[in-house]
Order: sequence, then C-alpha cells, then structure tokens
Amino acid sequence: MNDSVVEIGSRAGALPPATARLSDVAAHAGVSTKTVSRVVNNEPNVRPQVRERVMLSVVTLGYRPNAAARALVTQRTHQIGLITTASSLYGPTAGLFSLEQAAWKAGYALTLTTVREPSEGELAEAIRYLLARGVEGVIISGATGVLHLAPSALAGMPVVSTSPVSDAAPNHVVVDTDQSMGARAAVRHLYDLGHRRIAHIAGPLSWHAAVQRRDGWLRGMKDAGLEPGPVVEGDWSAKSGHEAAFSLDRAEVTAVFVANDHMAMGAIRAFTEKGIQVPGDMSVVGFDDVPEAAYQMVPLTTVRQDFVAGAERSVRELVQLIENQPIETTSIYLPTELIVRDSTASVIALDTA
Amino acid sequence: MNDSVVEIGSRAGALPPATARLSDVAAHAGVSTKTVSRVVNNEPNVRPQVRERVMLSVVTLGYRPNAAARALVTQRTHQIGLITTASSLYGPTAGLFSLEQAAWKAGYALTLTTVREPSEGELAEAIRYLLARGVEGVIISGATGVLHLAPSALAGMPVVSTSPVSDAAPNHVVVDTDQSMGARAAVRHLYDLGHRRIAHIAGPLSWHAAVQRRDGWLRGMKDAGLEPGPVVEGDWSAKSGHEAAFSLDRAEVTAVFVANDHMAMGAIRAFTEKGIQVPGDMSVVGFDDVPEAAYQMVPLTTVRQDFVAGAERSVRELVQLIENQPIETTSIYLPTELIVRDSTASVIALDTA
DNA sequence: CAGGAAAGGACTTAGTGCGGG
DNA sequence: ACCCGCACTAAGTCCTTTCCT
Repeated sequence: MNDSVVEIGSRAGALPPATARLSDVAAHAGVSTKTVSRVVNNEPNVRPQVRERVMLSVVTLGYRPNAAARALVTQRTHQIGLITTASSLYGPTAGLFSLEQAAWKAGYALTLTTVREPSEGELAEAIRYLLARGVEGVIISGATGVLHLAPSALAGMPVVSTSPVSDAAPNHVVVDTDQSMGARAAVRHLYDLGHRRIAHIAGPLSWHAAVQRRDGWLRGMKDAGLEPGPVVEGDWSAKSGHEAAFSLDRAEVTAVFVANDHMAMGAIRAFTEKGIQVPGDMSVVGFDDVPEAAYQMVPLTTVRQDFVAGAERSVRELVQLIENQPIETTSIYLPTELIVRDSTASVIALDTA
Repeated sequence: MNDSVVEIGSRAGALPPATARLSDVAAHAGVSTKTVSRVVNNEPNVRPQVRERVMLSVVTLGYRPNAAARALVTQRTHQIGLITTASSLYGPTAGLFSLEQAAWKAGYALTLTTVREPSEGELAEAIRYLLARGVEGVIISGATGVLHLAPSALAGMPVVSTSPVSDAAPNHVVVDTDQSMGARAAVRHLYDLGHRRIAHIAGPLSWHAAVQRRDGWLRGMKDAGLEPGPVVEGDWSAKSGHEAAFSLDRAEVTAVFVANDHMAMGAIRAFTEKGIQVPGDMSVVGFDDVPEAAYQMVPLTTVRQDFVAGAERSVRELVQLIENQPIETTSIYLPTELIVRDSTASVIALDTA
C-alpha cells in the first residue's frame, strides 16, 4: 500500500513536504480522518485535548487542506470571476483592487479575465473559461455597452455588472455609479456659472458609461431649457480629448463637459494651444476625479465617483446571489459628487457671435 | 443508486443543468467513462464515429469537466497567483492585464491578491492564501523592497517577482525593467543638454523600483563627474511631486529627474506656480511614459518601460519554473527607452548663484 | 492466431456527510 | 458527547479485455 507516503511525511526533516494529507495527520495524531476534518473546520464535538493534539500534528506535518478535494466534495469553490476590459484606463482599474479586497473579506478569491472588446463572442468565451474554472459567480466591469448575453452561456450563473443585459436574466444585478446624475450635476454647475452654450466630449459610445454620461448631459441641458451644444466622441484617452477640443468652435461654446478626466486634460491642453484660456475663456468639467486631477496646471473641476463603494456593493450583491439570499433590487446606482476646482469659472461676457 | 441524477440529466428540457457528469455522458452515449475522457481530452484510440457520438452527448447534456475533480486527480490546477499592491498607480496596473493575457495564452488562470504594504507578514499571508487556493506559482509585483520571504512559507513554490529576495530561494526568478539604466539615460540626456545641477524627486524608498531609479540617477551623476543635486522623496502621487518641487531651490538646480510621470506632472505645476518656466527655466524628465504624458500642457520627456514585455517574460519564466524546465538566468532586466518631448531643453544661461 | 487499435473496469485522489457505537 | 468507518464527490491512470483484421 502507500503507507510509504505516510512514512515520508512523518519522517521529513526541517522542511515538511507540502504533500501531507488529511490521512497523514490522522495517522500522526492517532485519530480518524473525520476527526481531523472536524478540527480543521472548527466543528464541535472534539475534546480540547484531542483538538490540540491534532493541531500539533497539523503544524508539524505542515498540513494544508487541498482546495480541489474540498471543492469536489462540498461543491463550493469560493471563487468569483472578474471579466474586465484589457486597458489601463483609470475607471476599470480603480475598482479592481477594491473588488479583490471586498471579495477577500467575503471569503472569495478573484479570478481575473480580460477581454479586448466586450462583444458577445468574447464575453461568452470569457464566461466559458471562468465556468470551466469553477467560479460561482461573475462580475463584469469596464467597457461594456448593454450586454447581450445568451442565457444559455451563463447557465444560471450569478452575474453582477455595471451595464444592464439585454434580456432580463434571473440571476443578474446591475451595480453602477449614477453616471447620468453626475453628468446633470456638471451641467447644472456650468449653468449656475452663467454658461448657456455647453458642448460635450463623449467617451466611446460603445461603452454604456459613455452613453449614460452623454444622455445625462442631454437631459441636463433640456432641464435647463438649453439647446445642446455640439458633441464630439473621443476614446477616453488624453489624445482623443486633445483632438476633440480642436474640432470645437470657440465662438459656439463657453464650456465643455468632458466624459472623463484624461480627455479633459487633453482638451485643456488643446484650448491653451489655440490661445483659449481655461477657465477664463472656457470652462471644462471632467469625470472620475483621478488622483492627479487636482494637480494639473489647471486643477480640474470634475465629477467624482466612488469606486470603492461600487466594488464593495458589487461583491455584496454577488455573494447574496450565490448564496441564494433574497435581494432587494436588481439595479443599484451609486451617487456621485461634484468637485469644484479651477477649470470652471463664471462667464464674463456672453458673446454669441 | 443515484441513477436518478442521470435521469434528470438526460430528461432535461431546453436548458440542460450544469450538473452533467462524465458518467452521465458515458451513459447517454453508451460508452464507458474512460472513452468519454479520451474524447474530451483529445486522446487517440477512439473511432471517429464513437468520438462524434460522444461529442454529441457532451453538447446535448451541456457537459463541462469539473475543474476540482480534474485538479484533484492530476495534481495540477493550472492557476497562478498574483500578489500586487492595492493601489491604482500606473505601474502596477499597467502590467496587470498583460499578465493576465500572457497567463491565459500559457493555459493558466490568474488569481488576484492584494496587499497594502508588502511587509513580510502581509506577503506571507497572501502566499498562504494562494497556496490554500492551490496555485502552482506566484508572481509578486508592485510595491516591494527587497523581499524577505521565509523559505518555509513558500514551501518551494515557484516565484517570479520584480524585486530580489533576501535569501536566494531556489525557485525564484527576478524580472524587472532596468530601472537603473533608464535613470542613467535620463541623466545623460539632461547632461547633453548642458545641465550640471540635476535634482531628483524619488519615489517612496520602501519600493525597490524607487531605490533603483535613485541609484541610477546617482550613478549617472557620478559617471558624468557631477555633484548630485538634492533629493526629495515623494510617494508617486502628483500631489507629492507638487510638494517636492516646492522644496527645491531654483538657484541650485536647472533640471529635475523625477521618478515617475505623475510626480513629474505635479512638479511642473509647482514650478509654474512659482513662476519657473518648464522647460525654459527648468527641465523635467519623468519615468513610465503614461498614456497622457504626451498630452500634458508641457508634453513630458520621460523614460518608457515596456510593461507588456515584462508581463510576458514573467509568465514565461514562471511557467518554466512550474513545469520544471531549465531556466537560463535568475534575474532578467528589460531595457527602457528615453522619449524626448517638450519638458526638457538646453540650458541657456548657467547661473550658479 | 498473432498483433494492434478500441473500449472497458477497478482503483486512486483528498476531503466531507451520515450513520453507528 | 465524542469519535470511527464507510460511502460518496468527479475525474484520470493503469491495466486488461475485446474486437477486427
């Protein structure tokens, strides 16, 4: 038989091999495997002395429970999958670590998956991959339009995402910041400063977040009784913000609401190159409140979103889904906060051509 | 018996339950489990007809191999753990996605773990956590000084990190960009522009990367026969760069080598506030080449590092370690590239007080 | 009837749940 | 109350058997 393995385990020198099994511990402590299991899992009905003896054996043998064996029998992996866009954009990454820590606290490990573009095909592939890995739920964040997920691909797997899915899936919750309200707050701020012609530099409209912010801007303009100014679409990068700003006609607008901070930075640079002062001649509002926003040449007025709160909420909802606890809502929208700095100022002269 | 399970599996309607087992497929196709295993794993010695019939059963039952069972018997999880610093700093995150994609290509899944500060304790905890999760190797990136890892904690686990470990561990490879050479290139560039008094704004010196860049600057100065200018320590943030720049005496220096781009941005802003023109009165070189570096008010001269290459190399080395293939070196340093933009200019007047 | 491809069956992996003592 | 032993989880491995020239 393979008692030899036991022998090797118990005869090991200073560095115990990582191969100690439950049965090795049981043999070493002179109890049954079941008893060791009880001790390891902190279950009751073990005498303190026995418990201690087992613990000692665990330590001396360097025993570590085998996750695979445990998962096999309990049907639980305590793993959740994260599908995110492969880019170092601030938004997707900012929430990442909070997500991991929230998952950790909840007793789950995070398995990371990236997609280039969240097409249905790529998403399905990512989900298959995670499913094969045995994750118990999935969080989809980052670049996503409305998700078109074939329900069959999910196979009833709990999902939390920042974007809604096309078909109302049963095990799905949306957790996102209230992009629309944030955008409206930005417009309101500009309106209060006297701006009437407000342009928008949008993010890529394949992103749900970009659409939401544009629609929020549109809605804000309408609410204020204003004619929406021109819209230019960028790709979130400073570069695209720079280009977008160049295409904006100074005569037409006195302020721009930009869909994220990095594009706003590029835009401010473009305006400066054209001889347009920010905020003297042009007010700019960004979105995100990236850490360096306050330390730009022109400290940026922006809409802050709380990525930490979003991450924690996402994990909480997902875990509830996984553990079949009742959930209250299927869509949760977190508030934003307008941070006023120096890139916005009141209009001195309202010169409309 | 549990034939009932089989029955449920085969009688399922449009949406097959995710519970189909290998034996269910075998029963459905009228073959042995071993044959199904052969088909699923693309092994030879199965007649094409049989193979096809099995495949059909796999599809109709929605069979998916159980990762836990497979891992248990093969003793392979195909999972690697990533330990990184919980911050949305550009450096650590930039490599993250490349890491995931490289791992994916190599057939491994990435499990994410974060630490606040990479102290020995936190690292040991993270490693234990990953070990318990069954990872086959670990990549440590981000904020790390020289790693003090108790060899016993690792238990012989393959490790790739950006920082060296104190005790030469057997299964350890260092993969990092050549920070020192990058810093020296920056100094050289400033020297060639006529600068002689070059200050340094360092990153937090608890980071190995920060130390390396400072030492590179020191070495570069020495090589050029220059007296090192003042050093101020920041924390990588734009804010700290801003503060650091304020403490620099204009009379003393004509150029600053800053340990990362975000601090450089803060520094440029601070100089401007003090009425010091960049690059007219002061040259600034950053490090990283973040995407927005080119679109700042003053496009930033910086040292670019290739995070993608680093990530790919890290995974490659780790997989070699895991699969017991011979490795050539235990330390790999990747080259950097100096990107010259507008934040550096030649010295017009050398006014030393 | 030797010989090789194709398929089957018992056993193993590391734990946990359930009944019994 | 405390502890033991057996059955069971879902795959894969090794070895054997069957089948077909």
